[in-house]
Amino acid sequence: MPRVKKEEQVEKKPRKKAKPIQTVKGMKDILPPEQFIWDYILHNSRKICQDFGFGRIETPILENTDLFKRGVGQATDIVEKEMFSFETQGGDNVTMRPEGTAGVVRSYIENGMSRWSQPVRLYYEGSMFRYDKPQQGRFREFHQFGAEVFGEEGSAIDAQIIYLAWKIFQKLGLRDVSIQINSIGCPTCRNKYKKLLTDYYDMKINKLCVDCKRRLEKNPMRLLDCKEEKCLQVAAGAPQIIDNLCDDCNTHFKSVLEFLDELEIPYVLNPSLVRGLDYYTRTVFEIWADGDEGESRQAALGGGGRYDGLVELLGGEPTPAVGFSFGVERVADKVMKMGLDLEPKVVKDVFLVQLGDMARKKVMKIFDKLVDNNILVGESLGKGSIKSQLRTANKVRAKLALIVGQKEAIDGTVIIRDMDSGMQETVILENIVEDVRRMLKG
RNA sequence: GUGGCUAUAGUGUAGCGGUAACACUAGAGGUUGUGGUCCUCUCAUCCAGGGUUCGAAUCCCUGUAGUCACCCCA
Repeated sequence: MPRVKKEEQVEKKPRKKAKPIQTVKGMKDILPPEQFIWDYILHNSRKICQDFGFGRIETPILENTDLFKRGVGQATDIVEKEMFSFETQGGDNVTMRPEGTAGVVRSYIENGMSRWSQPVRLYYEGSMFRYDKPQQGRFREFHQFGAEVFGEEGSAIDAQIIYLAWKIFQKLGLRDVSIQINSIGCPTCRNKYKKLLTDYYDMKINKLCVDCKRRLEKNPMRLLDCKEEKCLQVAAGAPQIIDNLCDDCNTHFKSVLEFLDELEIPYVLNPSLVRGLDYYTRTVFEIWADGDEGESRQAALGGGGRYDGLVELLGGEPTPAVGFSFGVERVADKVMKMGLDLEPKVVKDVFLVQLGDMARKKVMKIFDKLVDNNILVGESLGKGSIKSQLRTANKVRAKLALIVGQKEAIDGTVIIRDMDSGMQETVILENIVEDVRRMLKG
């Protein structure tokens, strides 16, 4: 026998394999073992959103490019260099959404949700696309789960959305995460502050790193979280936004913090927290994974904030809004590192073993019958020997094995084998469901 | 987008110029139709392409992918 086999192999060798096609750079398959974690994350998140009165919304992946240019901000990195944009055959300029909020806002306006009873609470989940350089926890297609509240100005809603985010992370069992919070004020006080900040930095310009010199021009708020030693020193003496908020913004922010205290949500006041999208006003926050030991410290799992100007900017009535989202991949990573016991344990009630064609046909019918009766059934119809089939039965931890051979197929009987004790009995095919139920109980 | 590192069976690793090793997983089998232990066998030409060499998985180049730092973000 072995000789024949070898000859066959020699003949196979010359066959040339076709070039395999890989995923597009930065894209990734999510396979069954991970799906288990994803389901866990998404189910819990959905549940909590529903409890909080949020309704699910799905918006298209493809939107007009202008939506993001206007919404996210022309000068942001996302719009400047990270969008998957293209022209359709019909000449429309479209973009695969780089984030979720803009699309939801568009939908709010387009569907006249301002006439619904306010506030309108929506949650969503789906793929986002950014043309970034891929790294761990950073893909070109990634998934976000997010929630938005429209039409409520009060600070209670800011607190509530943070509470919601916190609740989700708690529910998922993510312990060592922290909420970083800041207020970046309204356009008025922010612009005043920016001026103050640039003036301060202008005086110290020769003490800054190259990147920061660039930031000073382009995005002064970013100066504050440069990691260069010398810049950190300069930043330490810089004016802080929270000391320069206008009265309204200040009151609002204080009130948010009071709510959080009341809800006993721990947070870290982070004056240098700035978000990468233009539309934020007042409250901004991020959820960080406090990586213990050697983890990249700046892993933001999610974030959000208030964006009171966005609806109007995109052509709707002036409508205040708050939202948050988290990256499913990053949360999944974190969940995995927690070592939570989420392994999919395959446990079958019964496993079907067949010998011969006639038996195979019988077994397919039995399979159908058992499944209809909510019994977990496994089979390996492709396999031949009883030995290998029982091995498989053992691997999937089946409680019972149902064996149908030539003889049984003719007699209309089935052998039921208890996989733990090894006890067997022969029963009549007609009553198989009852017998299986009986054996499972015993 | 800039710079560094890496790339060997499904997974994790060894081999460091002379024609691929180990563990786990998976598949087949260990004489008649019975599993979980044990045993045997099978599965990679070393990411792709080119170059150096008598000879390369091992050196060089290019590409691709991953990874790390930066940029930025989820």
